Amino acid sequence: MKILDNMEVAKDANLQLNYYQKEDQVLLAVDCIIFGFDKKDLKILLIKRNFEPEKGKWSLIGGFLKKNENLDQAAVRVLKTLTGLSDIYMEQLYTYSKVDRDPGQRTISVCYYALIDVNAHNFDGIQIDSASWIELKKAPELIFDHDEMVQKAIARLRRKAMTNPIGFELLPEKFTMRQLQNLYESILDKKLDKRNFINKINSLDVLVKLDEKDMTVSRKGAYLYIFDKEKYEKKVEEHGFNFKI
Amino acid sequence: MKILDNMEVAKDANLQLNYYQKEDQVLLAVDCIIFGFDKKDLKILLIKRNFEPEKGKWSLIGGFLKKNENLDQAAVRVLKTLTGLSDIYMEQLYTYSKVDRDPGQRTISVCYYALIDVNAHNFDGIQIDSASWIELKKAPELIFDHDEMVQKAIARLRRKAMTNPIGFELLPEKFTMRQLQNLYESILDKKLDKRNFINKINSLDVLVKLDEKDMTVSRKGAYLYIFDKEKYEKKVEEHGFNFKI
DNA sequence: TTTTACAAGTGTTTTTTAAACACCATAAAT
DNA sequence: ATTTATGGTGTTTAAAAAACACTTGTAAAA
Repeated sequence: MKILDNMEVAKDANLQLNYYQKEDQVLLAVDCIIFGFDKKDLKILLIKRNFEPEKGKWSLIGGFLKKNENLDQAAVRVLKTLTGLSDIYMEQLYTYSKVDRDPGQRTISVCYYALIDVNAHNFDGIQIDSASWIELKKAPELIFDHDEMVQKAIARLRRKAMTNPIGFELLPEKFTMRQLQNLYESILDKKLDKRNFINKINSLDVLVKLDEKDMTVSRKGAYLYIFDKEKYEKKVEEHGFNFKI
Repeated sequence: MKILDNMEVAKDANLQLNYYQKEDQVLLAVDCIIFGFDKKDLKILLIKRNFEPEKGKWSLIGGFLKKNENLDQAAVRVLKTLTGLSDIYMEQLYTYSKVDRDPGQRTISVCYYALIDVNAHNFDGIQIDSASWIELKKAPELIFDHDEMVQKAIARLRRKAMTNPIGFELLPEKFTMRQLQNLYESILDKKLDKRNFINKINSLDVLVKLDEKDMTVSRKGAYLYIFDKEKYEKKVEEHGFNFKI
């Protein structure tokens, strides 16, 4: 790391070992937006704070970075602590640093978002009883700058889902075309044409249609599909394929 | 901020004021990729370290976050210290946190990138004499994880320039169509068709063609254009216009 | 058993956007 | 007057996106 203010100090290599010590240290938090998709609705997992300040208000889950881990690891740890889940899609979003964003102490927060199939997991492992899945559109006001974080996460999810096959992370392994379309309609917050959607998905040629139907959804039943990840990755590697909806 | 590991502690509001103190603090660096465009080449501003460790090696510019500023302000300060320039387009890119990324001390780096019109400014203000503009394609190996940062910045610039009018930040106020095309060819690293490019740009309808020519570039001279920022913003606001090349 | 209700499934046409493509204009230098 | 170097300009074709409506299968109700 280069320290402009300390150029003259830096020139003396003897001072190298302790020349970082003049600099301010800060607390580094990791906050996490957890997206879930339940039937027709995009939801986020929120907790109601049971401690001051802002006790009783809704917030994202979070934790602090520890000395012996990197941020990705911290985000995974935070998520596991809350939900008991591992192997979840997570991605770093943005770092928030307003001086007074946390009234408790100067804290910088690195924000992550995660995509979870709500129904595939039982959440017995949830260690915070005040955690709830809340419809994105009905979400309450959140503490600090967490609303801003959620807005950015939605924008990122929207862009990313259009150009990468991350939507499947929110669905069960087997899903119907209608579920997939509902998911995209929720993410994009607009209606899509059924036939155009199916044509588009089929043209991507990365789903496998099963001989199995989901009979819970209609009298006729709807065919189930799975995302063929290996086929997708092979297409990307061999032909520079671009997933684009 | 919510501290999962400390839920039981947190329930006691009396401990609130010092309950952050159990957490590790870290140094937060700000590193900056400065893009410039010079005639036909995309360049980045690099410095040769004149102090240990990694003395003599090339690196991005950077500094440390101070207690009384947020990250955007720190990035602006770092840039101004190096170049003397203000009012520069800057955007946060990503936060790097590998445990051993800086051998000096555990340091997390929040990375920014900046877009500068190389020729519009004289760099007398440069306070580091070892700073140089280096062609992106000829850039040397950089210290720590700086190469990774540059790669991510290029990817971001590529995406962003295709969907937002940020390219103009790299050009003089008045520019020729060919300059604009050269810029996009540099950013995308591929040749574009001259006529298709002009048709596309004109269809966006956000440039103003001046009655003035740049005579330095050819016998015939090339018309100069300016980006009409107000028109652009009005179109975005009133018609949900999307800049897209 | 027939009817009804409900969501699933399925192709074609039209419109828009992207891509391919080649020649003339200008002015300075010789 | 000729050469030279770069600027400037439209049309045609191909591909992608958007608009659009009816039939099918099944279970429950009549």
